[in-house]
Amino acid sequence: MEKCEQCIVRQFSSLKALNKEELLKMAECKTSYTIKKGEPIFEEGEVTNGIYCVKDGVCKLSKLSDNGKDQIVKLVKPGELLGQRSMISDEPANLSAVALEDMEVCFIPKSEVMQFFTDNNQFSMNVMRTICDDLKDADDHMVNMAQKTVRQRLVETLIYLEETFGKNDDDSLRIQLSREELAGMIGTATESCIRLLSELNKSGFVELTGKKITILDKNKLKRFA
Amino acid sequence: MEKCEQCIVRQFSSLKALNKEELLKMAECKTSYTIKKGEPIFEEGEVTNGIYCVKDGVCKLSKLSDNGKDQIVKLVKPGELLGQRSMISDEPANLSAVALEDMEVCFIPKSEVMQFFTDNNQFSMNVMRTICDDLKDADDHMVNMAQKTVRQRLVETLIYLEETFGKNDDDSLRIQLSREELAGMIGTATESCIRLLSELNKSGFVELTGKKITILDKNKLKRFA
DNA sequence: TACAAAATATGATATTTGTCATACATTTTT
DNA sequence: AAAAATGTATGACAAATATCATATTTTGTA
Repeated sequence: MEKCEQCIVRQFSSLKALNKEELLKMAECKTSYTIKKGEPIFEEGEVTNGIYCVKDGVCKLSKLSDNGKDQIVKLVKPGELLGQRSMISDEPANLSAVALEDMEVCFIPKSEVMQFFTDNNQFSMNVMRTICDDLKDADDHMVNMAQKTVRQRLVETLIYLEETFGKNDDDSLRIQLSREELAGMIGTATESCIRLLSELNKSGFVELTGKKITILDKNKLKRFA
Repeated sequence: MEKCEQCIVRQFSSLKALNKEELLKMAECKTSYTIKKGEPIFEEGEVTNGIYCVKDGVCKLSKLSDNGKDQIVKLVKPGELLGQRSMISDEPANLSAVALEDMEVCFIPKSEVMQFFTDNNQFSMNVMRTICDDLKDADDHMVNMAQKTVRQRLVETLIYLEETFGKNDDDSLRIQLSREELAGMIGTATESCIRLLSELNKSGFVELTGKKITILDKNKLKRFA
């Protein structure tokens, strides 16, 4: 059984409020999983009964729309928690979580987390703040979806991806999304996404090399959108 | 000074967890306001330093987008609280709150609410659940904005308005929104909104009489969208 | 009441975006 | 290595939506 004390999730998430004793209790009841790229951690409608700590790898949170398309609501990176909202609302998951890369996660059962919740005020305050941040992001995201063009959303998404997940040595985006997934983030048809990427490529704002996307001049790109 | 005990907000919001003593404390420090239709309760970017209880009247929560249009994120009705997220995140308001009807609200200073927060576990749990509900709604709303057509969003919004705010004696929607505001809810240009309403009118799904909108057959309308 | 201002409505048109077909490239499987 | 499957790219076209212009109606107010 691995200790939780040095874990990246402990350092960056609401769990930083837990003391040594609580961390030991958590280490005892946690279950570690390896999730392969493309596999789900949980699916929309599933009863999760706990939260997941993302130790390594990025996943997408998405929801299937009536039109059959999968809208990506959020990307989650190492150090973050998954499933807090469902746990607190005591509801099945509203979103599916699917690995975009090979992942390492730990599952903490609900009973354990709720214990921390009542015993440790700082922890519950941290969770509350995290959810408030998510709510703000969701509201802003909604306004963008409603008011911005597909081109603007594509450009902003590319910049977000670079700033949030970083670049490879060759300056290409570190995170690898298929065109379909990228379209699912910006809320458009895959073909439209491909076409607009092509256009950005021809105009010299980005470079496309196979699956790799490289932003050539971030500021020019921003101004263009 | 009015008592809070019988207030509609106390009955329906997170405040239902407060005991008599806490309610008395709250009644002492609250400030009551009358807000006229069209006036703001607070504006985006403003430091609110507390929460508002909506005793009467409906207001819109909206955000100004880069393109100069105001996107309505949520409508808030009597019995609900305003400004919880900003208070918890300790940030200026992310959204503007503007009265759609004459309103009665009470302001409770942050210091007071935070006291309840630490002293009354049930209250903080209620607030947390409310924010979780808001987050789920926001995520779903975002998916709709990204994936549904303007016509679908208009139809769903009309049905939402009827189901949430009810009908007048003549069956028209009780809540009065200008065409511009309705467009701001569904995320489209005012002209597009007017045109689609016209179309629904000509097709016999709704009836337009001046500002009044009447849904003629909700089920047929749903199926149409 | 009459006037000005604002809101609603509609036409004409441009632009954006989606859909379907098909080609090409890459990856996976056999 | 060949074949199949999947992902990416592009053209042609249709549909949805935005924009601009201009009536028409409603509302607020002098």
